[in-house]
Amino acid sequence: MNKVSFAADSAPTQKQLKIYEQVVLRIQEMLHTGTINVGDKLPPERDLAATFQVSRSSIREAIRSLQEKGIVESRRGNGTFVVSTTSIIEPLAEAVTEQRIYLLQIMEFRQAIEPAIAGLAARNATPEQLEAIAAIMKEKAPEDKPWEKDIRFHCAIAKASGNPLFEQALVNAKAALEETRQEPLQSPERREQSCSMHKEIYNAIAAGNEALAERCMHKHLKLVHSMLFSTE
Amino acid sequence: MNKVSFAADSAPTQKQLKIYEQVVLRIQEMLHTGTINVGDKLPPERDLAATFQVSRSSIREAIRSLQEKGIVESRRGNGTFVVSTTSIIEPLAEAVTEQRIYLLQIMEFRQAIEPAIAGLAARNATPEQLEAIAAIMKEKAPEDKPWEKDIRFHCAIAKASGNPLFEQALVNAKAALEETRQEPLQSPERREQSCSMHKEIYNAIAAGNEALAERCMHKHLKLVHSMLFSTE
DNA sequence: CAAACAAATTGGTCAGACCAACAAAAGGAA
DNA sequence: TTCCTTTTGTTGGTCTGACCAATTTGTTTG
Repeated sequence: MNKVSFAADSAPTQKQLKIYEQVVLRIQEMLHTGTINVGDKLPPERDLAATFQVSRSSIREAIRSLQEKGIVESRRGNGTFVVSTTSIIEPLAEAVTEQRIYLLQIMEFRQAIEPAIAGLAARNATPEQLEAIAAIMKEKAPEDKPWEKDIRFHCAIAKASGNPLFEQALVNAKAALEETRQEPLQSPERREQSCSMHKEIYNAIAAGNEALAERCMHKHLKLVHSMLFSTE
Repeated sequence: MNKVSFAADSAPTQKQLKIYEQVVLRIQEMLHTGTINVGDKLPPERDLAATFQVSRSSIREAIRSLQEKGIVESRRGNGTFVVSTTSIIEPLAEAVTEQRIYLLQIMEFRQAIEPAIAGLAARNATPEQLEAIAAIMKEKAPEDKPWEKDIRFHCAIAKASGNPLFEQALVNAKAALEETRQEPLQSPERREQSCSMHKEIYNAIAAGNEALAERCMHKHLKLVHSMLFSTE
């Protein structure tokens, strides 16, 4: 009974999927083909276990996975319901695990969003958020990981923008950056330079000058970019 | 033995967390306090079950959850390892479930990233991706949900940008949009107008004209924005 | 008819078992 | 000794079956 496959594993190079992953795929397929729709109730776990010929534990792990993706929602004593057909996280997670994100792309992305973020922060930042940003600037950068402070600075600004989408986008970029494991090597004088630009950015945000904040951030990222990809 | 709480549920308004959620929190706390670090191996599931005084199933559901968040990674016959201390998805998921994202913020975000996306697509789109975009344009918009086609158009362009970060960002915006359940009411002539702009954008991308693609997308979003928030 | 109660449904949790992949230790051949 | 094979133990993956607890549904009772 405990045979290996019920998914067609035709491709030879494909690794064996875990049972619960196969179940996830089957359920997602049902969603995409319209067998189940948003708002519907999934069959009870015990029924699913019977129809898929797997144990209830596997069904539960599959449901947990789908729930974490924001696709379903379980209500005790009631049932499990579909709340969305599409996962919120697929592309990035895949790209990260497959190491398909490169430093250049991350900088491309940052240059696109961070000026706008700085502008929004200039408009929306609360006093507490300003203080949080200032606190990060005052910190002494740790010897071994000097860029960590830099990252936190930018994330704090994103939080101050007041727009969760921007915040999330920058967090994604941060996660991708950590994944690449490329440690940007900064010379001391350049770190100095970068630090003074941080001050400029902060001042513009604190002053509520949107246009200036955008410009400063743009300039800053241009410098970082050139530091990373300079051919000198 | 099966008592309710081992998490301090002091707040009266707080709902009872499931066991596995409590375990997730505990493990995340260990990460943040540095008890466990990136690269470390987690204790075996059986040990965790013993130390947390819960069943192994609950531990497994917790690990499944952490894995789905990209925090840990399980290797059969070897152990479970920490691959990142921060979740890739938390802020957005929270904001979405708490309905704290507004249409204005979504448009703010789209206006910041989509022109850049269009430019990248103009540079990087493969013939297949171009065809996919064209196919979407050719579709007849469904009577009940005319905006769905529009969303797919923009997402297809994001995919053609070749940068997973942009793709993810737009998917997030899409998810947020679906969550708001605000149905943009379009008059027929405006839909016409929007459609012709889609053609412009597509042509610019197909021609590989980055600057033009950016401009067209910018113009398009400005129109959409005014359609949504016009006071007339 | 409405409120109170009882039963069935369903997700949440537990316990213990066996399988399969992997790693380290043990053993043997060169 | 050195290298390869074998064995053994650890650990995640899966199954089974049981009981708990929230929720819905149907029934009884005032």
